[in-house]
Amino acid sequence: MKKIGLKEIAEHVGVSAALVSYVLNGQAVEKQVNKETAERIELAAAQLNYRPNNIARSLKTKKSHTIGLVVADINYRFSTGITRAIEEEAKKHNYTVIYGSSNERTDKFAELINVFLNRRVDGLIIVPVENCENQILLLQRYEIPFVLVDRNFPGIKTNYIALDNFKASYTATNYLIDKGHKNICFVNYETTLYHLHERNRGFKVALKENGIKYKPGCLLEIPNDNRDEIYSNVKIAMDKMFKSKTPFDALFFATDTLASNGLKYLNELNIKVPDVLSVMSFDQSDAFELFYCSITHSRQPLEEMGKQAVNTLVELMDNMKVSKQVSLEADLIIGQSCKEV
Amino acid sequence: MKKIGLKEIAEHVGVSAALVSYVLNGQAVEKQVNKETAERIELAAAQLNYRPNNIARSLKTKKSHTIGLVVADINYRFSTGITRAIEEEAKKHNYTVIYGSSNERTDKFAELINVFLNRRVDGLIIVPVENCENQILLLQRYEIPFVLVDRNFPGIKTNYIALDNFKASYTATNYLIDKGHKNICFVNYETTLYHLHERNRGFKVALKENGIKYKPGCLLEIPNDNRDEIYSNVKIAMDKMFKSKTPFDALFFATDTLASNGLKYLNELNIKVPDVLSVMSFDQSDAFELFYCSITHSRQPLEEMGKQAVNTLVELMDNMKVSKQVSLEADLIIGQSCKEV
DNA sequence: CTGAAAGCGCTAACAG
DNA sequence: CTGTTAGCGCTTTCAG
Repeated sequence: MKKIGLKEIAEHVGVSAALVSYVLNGQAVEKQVNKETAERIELAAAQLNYRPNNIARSLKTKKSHTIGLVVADINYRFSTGITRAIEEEAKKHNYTVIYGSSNERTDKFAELINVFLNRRVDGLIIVPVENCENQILLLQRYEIPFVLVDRNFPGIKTNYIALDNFKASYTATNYLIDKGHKNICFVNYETTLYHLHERNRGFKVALKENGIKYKPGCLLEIPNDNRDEIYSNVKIAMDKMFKSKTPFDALFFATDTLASNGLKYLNELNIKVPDVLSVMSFDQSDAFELFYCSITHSRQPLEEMGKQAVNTLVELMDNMKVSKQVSLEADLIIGQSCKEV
Repeated sequence: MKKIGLKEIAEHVGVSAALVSYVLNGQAVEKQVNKETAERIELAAAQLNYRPNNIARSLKTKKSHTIGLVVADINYRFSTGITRAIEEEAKKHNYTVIYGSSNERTDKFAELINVFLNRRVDGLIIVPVENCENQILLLQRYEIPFVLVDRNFPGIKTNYIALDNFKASYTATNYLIDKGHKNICFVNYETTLYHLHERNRGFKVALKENGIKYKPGCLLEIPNDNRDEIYSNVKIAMDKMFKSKTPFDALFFATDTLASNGLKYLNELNIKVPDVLSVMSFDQSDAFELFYCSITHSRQPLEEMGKQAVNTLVELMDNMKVSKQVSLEADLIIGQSCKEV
């Protein structure tokens, strides 16, 4: 099976490669190609099973029509959701996405970006990890089009599509307070990531505005150095909470992963939700599906995020002058995990 | 920021582009490049921030060092698992993977493969969907290196890495029978996919060998045309089961998605596992995590599958003569969802 | 040890 | 309306 290129089909039809290129790129009318020759070219291409060589085309046009997507961890539900949304939207714009997971590690993150740039992606959509500010600055220096998703750095001016984490957390906390909870324990990672700090802040401000004093023990910070130790770290933290003087009556988890680990432990301890403890989560984990009660949570609009990320990037790739910082609203999905007290 | 190519660094150092190419590709010794010039080249490349253009390289070498991965549905735990494994192994071989999800649809499947081929992937790793036999045959005709994963077609001789589905199902069924179950209901999709039929067969043979007669009602086939209707379809099927004369005491789900939908319904009906009904599953869903009892299931060796798929493909890409049909063994993971009767 | 030169397959002026 | 031409950035003979 010999391979068919523009040249082969040109010979076959008895025209030049240029004509074939025009026709096969839909510029037949624009370039005023004879209707009949155009048809013969189309036909020959179909018959000979012509397959355009996008690599050659990319080399020439300096556009790979590929966007690189760096997510934090393929195992997050967030990642699969956003990936799906991005892929779908990218396809509409005729972009292929190549994708990689940093596993929340700075070194892997840098490596991925490097691979993508060598492959000459036209742009990047990035869920940044901790301590990757330098990488981001580098991208700016090289004038690589990129947009951050989900997370951003307040100290660096970039395009990003994120959630209004402060507000989402604030709203969710208020919901708990409205239910009568006065002793809410917020469970977050120990992290430097801004979006997670914003969730802390939303929590604290809501308490304050309701005249509830913030007790030190009511913010649990779970170490996150090792993905395999989350469960045991959550256990340790929750044990501490149970032993504290404060009689906590609600748990608010800052991520779905934390929530699912926390709920697992509650199951183990046979502590009933919401009878003994109300539970609130950020985002939904697949694991909630089979929990005995539906979990009230703050839902991120993944599809919207993905869509806007792609659209922003596409604009950027045409014209480096776009500047877009988007904070989307979360939806509070009411389940049965918070009781009235 | 002007871009740096081989030529630029060649000029900078005062040598030819060829030399630079040799050095930067690690052929410095092989091509007997002067040690000192080599160093100057390396240095210049670093200083000027040289970034190889893989597109140009690919055009020349006719190797994209990319493999295309087609999974069935990004939302399956199987998909993320296998993707991760494949990525990891591919990186060891210096391949990038570009990836797409067919969403179990034949048209999307064909389209994905087409995109990948136009991008000149060096090979494909494919989880085929129903009725895609023609696509597969086409790949063979074009002599595109590919390996099937998870699923294969008995009528087409291809390379594949799959599970010994018959045996896994047979073993799991025997486990239930050993526990004293005589009225087991097997829940599978209504499908033409061979690997799922093998699971049916394993179930039936196990029954037969144990002298349990196969009653028609004990195989539930769930329509799978619409991913959004699975839950209601599972409900309908299970209702039928509850109404049948046979007093079923065990449910064996052929996939984790079916199992998690089934368990959800059991929750809704407040039917206790394993007290009222024992439950067995194929593979584990994230949703099992928060179910009140751990689910006994047949576990596929995803990492191994991914690894072997990549390795087989790599061999294939060097030498079209490889022929490998692998059936891996599942592990039966014992939980608390099956009681002794 | 090093350089010149010929493309890979396609696009896009430009010239007829 | 159509063909010629000059590369895109890199690899790789083949000569020196």
